[in-house]
Amino acid sequence: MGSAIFQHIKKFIDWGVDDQEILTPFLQPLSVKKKGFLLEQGQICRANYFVVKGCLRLYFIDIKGAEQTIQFVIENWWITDLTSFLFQEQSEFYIQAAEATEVIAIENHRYDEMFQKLPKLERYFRLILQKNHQASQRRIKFLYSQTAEERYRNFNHLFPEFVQRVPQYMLASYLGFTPEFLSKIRAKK
Amino acid sequence: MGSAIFQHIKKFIDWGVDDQEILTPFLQPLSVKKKGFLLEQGQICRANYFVVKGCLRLYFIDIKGAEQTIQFVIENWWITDLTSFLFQEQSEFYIQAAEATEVIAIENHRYDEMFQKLPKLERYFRLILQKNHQASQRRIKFLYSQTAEERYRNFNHLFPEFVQRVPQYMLASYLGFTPEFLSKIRAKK
DNA sequence: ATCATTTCTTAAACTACATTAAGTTTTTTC
DNA sequence: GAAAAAACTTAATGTAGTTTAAGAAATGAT
Repeated sequence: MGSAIFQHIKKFIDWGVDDQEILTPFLQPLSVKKKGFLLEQGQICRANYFVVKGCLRLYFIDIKGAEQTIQFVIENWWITDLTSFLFQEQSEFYIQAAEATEVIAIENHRYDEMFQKLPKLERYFRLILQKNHQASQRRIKFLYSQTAEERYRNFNHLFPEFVQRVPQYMLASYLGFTPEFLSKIRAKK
Repeated sequence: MGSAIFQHIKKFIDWGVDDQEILTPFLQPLSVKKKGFLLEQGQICRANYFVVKGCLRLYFIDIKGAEQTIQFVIENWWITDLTSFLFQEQSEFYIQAAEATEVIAIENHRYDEMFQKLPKLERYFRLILQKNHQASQRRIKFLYSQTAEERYRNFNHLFPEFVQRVPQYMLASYLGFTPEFLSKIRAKK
């Protein structure tokens, strides 16, 4: 159980079998069906989720009722609504499976305890959060840098396999425009 | 020296005088004049910066030659171009003082060593990065949620003092529109 | 296999915001 | 404190992307 996560941890910190034994009881494997939810608006985010297999997205519903995708995650990435998770406040977000997905959950009520028992995870999560922060800086720059059409072509060029994995309307909302406009762009060439 | 930073660390982790003595040699206080740069495009980002007093912004220059502000930081926040800082690659960003600013720098070539000598800082920086990640999630949601005018009114309502601290053209680029449009909004009411 | 649902496309009318360019006000510098 | 530079305003014109609405295609359920 949890071998994917251990493999991942090993890439970042010194990690042995004894550590594994301590961590295991904190890990809870879960399956989510395509379109299933790990979190819905108004709920309190219970866990931090590690994707073993599949694809999740974090989105919210804007004033006009449209879904806006903040983030996609695939294998070996973590996802949560940090504010809701850490402070156990009602979330404004949904976390939904874009395809059938297996995750490992670490629940809030044992999060602090986990760090107490395994302080070396402080370093692992610092490094993970650094990667997240890099991704956010890149993403914000990306959103500001180009026109909608350029963003689509650029993204399509960088991640052609990923574009095939998710419905176009999700991609459109991630790239910051409407599905109709995406159709228009695609028709052009 | 560095008392502001020690005060800040104490809010997050258990911290004593002995720790302070170990950390001090890694800290380098710097002053930056208004409009001065801690980082320019094409350079390698040397340090992670903690703002003691003042205000910095992270921006880049887009294809059309316009400045786009990614992030503002004020007292008690950290800022760096993480990708350039960690991997010592050329940066695509500028870090500029929006007003006369005092910072404490921790340089890249001693960053790993610092964590070795003071492993408890892993936790401090994990918590800081969590806050950053929360801020990024909020920011991306904010950019998607509202029209340009709503974003301005909202931001102005939430941070009225801050709006006074920076030139309008910086604020406009942070909020994702042109200075001309900001003038138009302000004239309206 | 068939029906229902979800996703994608097309096209016309519309609008929020950008661009350009000139003038005004504020801030900085010596 | 005068001159230069930087920041802000105004207004006309332009356009990238939205909205609406209806039909076509793909996917899923039984």
